[in-house]
Amino acid sequence: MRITDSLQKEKIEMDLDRNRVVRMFVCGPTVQDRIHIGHARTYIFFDVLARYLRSRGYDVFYLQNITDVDDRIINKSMEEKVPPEDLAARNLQEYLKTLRSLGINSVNFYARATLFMDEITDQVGRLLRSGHAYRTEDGVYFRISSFPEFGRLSGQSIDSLISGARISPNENKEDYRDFVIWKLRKEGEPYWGSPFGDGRPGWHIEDTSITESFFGPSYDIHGGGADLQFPHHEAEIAIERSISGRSYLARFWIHTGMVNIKNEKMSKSLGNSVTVADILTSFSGSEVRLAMLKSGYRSTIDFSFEMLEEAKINARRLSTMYMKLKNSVPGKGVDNFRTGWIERMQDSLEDDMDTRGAITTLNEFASYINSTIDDLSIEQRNHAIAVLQWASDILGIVDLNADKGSSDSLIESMVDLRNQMRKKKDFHSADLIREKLREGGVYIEDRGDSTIWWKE
RNA sequence: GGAUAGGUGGCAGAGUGGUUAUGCGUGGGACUGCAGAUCCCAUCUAUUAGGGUUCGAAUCCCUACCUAUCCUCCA
Repeated sequence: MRITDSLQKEKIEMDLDRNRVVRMFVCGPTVQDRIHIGHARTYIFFDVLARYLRSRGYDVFYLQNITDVDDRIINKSMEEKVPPEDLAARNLQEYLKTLRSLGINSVNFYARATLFMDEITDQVGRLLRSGHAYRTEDGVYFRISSFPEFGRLSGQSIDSLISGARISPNENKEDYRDFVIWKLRKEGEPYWGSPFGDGRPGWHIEDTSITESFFGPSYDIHGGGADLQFPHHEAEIAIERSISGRSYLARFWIHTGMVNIKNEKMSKSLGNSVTVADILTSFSGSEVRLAMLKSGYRSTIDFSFEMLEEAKINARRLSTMYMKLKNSVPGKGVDNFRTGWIERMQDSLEDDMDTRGAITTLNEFASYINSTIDDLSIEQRNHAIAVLQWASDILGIVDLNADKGSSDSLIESMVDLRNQMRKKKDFHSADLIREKLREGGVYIEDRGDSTIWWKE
């Protein structure tokens, strides 16, 4: 597959090895609060990437970190007067629940930073010994001058950062561009012991410690939101490569575009977030996924509820078709039946994970199947079902819940009763039954002599 | 100021030199006892502006304008 690599800044062949584990790391959230649709967009995309690679025979280990100690968590815990670890634990559970609702199921391990303190302090120690870091009164800092390539990923030259300075200079630092990797303990804050004093880790070194524990000094894919390129991913590169001496940290860097709302980036600090939990009260995980995957993963999405409504209608078209394929009577067969839909969708994903291209194909497929559906043979029907199954397995944008349960005999008899009424031209009673079924979430559709039904 | 992506119909969003994107919306039709679902036809006569290259430009080049993200909170 070809993928746009943020470091090389062009579309390159992603030559992964099917005989080895593909190591993929994606930056997870700081569990300070509930996640918003911007987070969801990123995690949905990487979920699809992992699912797709696995479907092509790659053994993907998908690792995601969880930042569960951080300034913002501490501040919030003081506001709410709950211990920071409780706040983090609560939000982590919320987060995992939200991901499940979004159908995100490809992550092998969620690594909480606080469980990797030994690895973190070990990395800090190694950086100190090798001269890539130094101690000050308030912590340990990474010495940016020791890593000349700093800024390459984000296209910032190390010198141009001077003019863009907007942080207040820290008296303790040798160079204002240096970033903290260990913060010494402050009163009332959580801390861990270390050879260089009690304290807690800086953000960037959490991720390098976690990835080094699982993957070693380099790995295959590093993903995250585009806003993390600078400084976070630059710092990760600087830390780990300074330690390892290797020429790279990750072989492929993939960044997802931002979700804006009213032409402005959605973020906590701007107070314009729409949380996923709120959205999920009105839209299913598949619908949210479809809305996000309809845009290229690198483009900015301008979020609106209209786009969700549109995705809902689109998703329903697909799931309704599945119900019909499952529940109606097959026909005699269509001549020159068109196949190759899955291959076309795979071709789209092979080309820089073009999910929108795959969805376009799926919509063309839907038009074709819907216009031939009454004539499809059993085999053709199964072929169509397999296409929808693929869309469900890889993209996660089709709800396939047409299988009827054992408690559905009541519905069957109501449908039968209604058809008896219809034969007697007692349409009033027939419509009443239809109305009652609808209230129970059951859709029915008269097709000639027979009637099919499905649950929402 | 620097870096990076863009500016396409009512909306979202493809197309990287020559044929309908696709979806949503809107109008009409078919089907139906009526619905619903679905299909068909149409509509929107789309390419930020101005130059240039070319037989031919949304696509290549130049100029201008505009937007978003990043430049030490961020997915």
